[in-house]
Amino acid sequence: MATKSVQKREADGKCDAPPQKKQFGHWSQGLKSSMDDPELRIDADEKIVIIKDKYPKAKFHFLLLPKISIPNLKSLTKEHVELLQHIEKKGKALAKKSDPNLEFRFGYHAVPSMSLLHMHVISQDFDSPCLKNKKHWNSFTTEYFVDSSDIIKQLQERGRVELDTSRFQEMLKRNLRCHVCKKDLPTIPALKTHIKLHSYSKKS
DNA sequence: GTTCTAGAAC
DNA sequence: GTTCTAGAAC
Repeated sequence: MATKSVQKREADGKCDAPPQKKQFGHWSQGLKSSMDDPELRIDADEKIVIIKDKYPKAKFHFLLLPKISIPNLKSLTKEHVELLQHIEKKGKALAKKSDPNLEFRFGYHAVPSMSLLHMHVISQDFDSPCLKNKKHWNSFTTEYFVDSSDIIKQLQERGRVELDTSRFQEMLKRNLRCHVCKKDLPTIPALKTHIKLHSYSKKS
């Protein structure tokens, strides 16, 4: 017998079913169109574009991209140090403007899913309905997330970025662990309940 | 990157 | 029984 299909919508549906604009090319090229999307683009200067992450994983989550097309971290050379310093400086100013008392991190995914080099600016509350799975969590709270300052330091010291790619697969599959107190949590819902107990304010 | 959903886990 | 995860998507 055919039962009525359930209209199952998440209670926190803010992350679901965004208006599907026509995307050209593979999904991994999505940042290219996001850069020009007035809904997402919040600022730009002569060197970079700043957009909101389309699926923010925290209260504040932005992406900063160079206007010149840099594919990934491996493409970086000493010539890019000034550009990356500019990106980090702009990112920190944006964080301060967004909420001066909130903790933020500034960095890059070791193996990003999306093409075009982009620095994440993300508040450390990780309070968002778009944060849904282990990969999301571990990509921002393990060494998979590489601080901008570390990237710049490597470029200055060695002229390129070297990352131990053999460890990344394992990092994303690690057990869920609170980034503040290191407590292990069994599930994503339990983790999300737990991390609400911490303060992410710089002032205490 | 996301959506969808089978079946594991409880 | 429901909750939750993890893999396919041509």
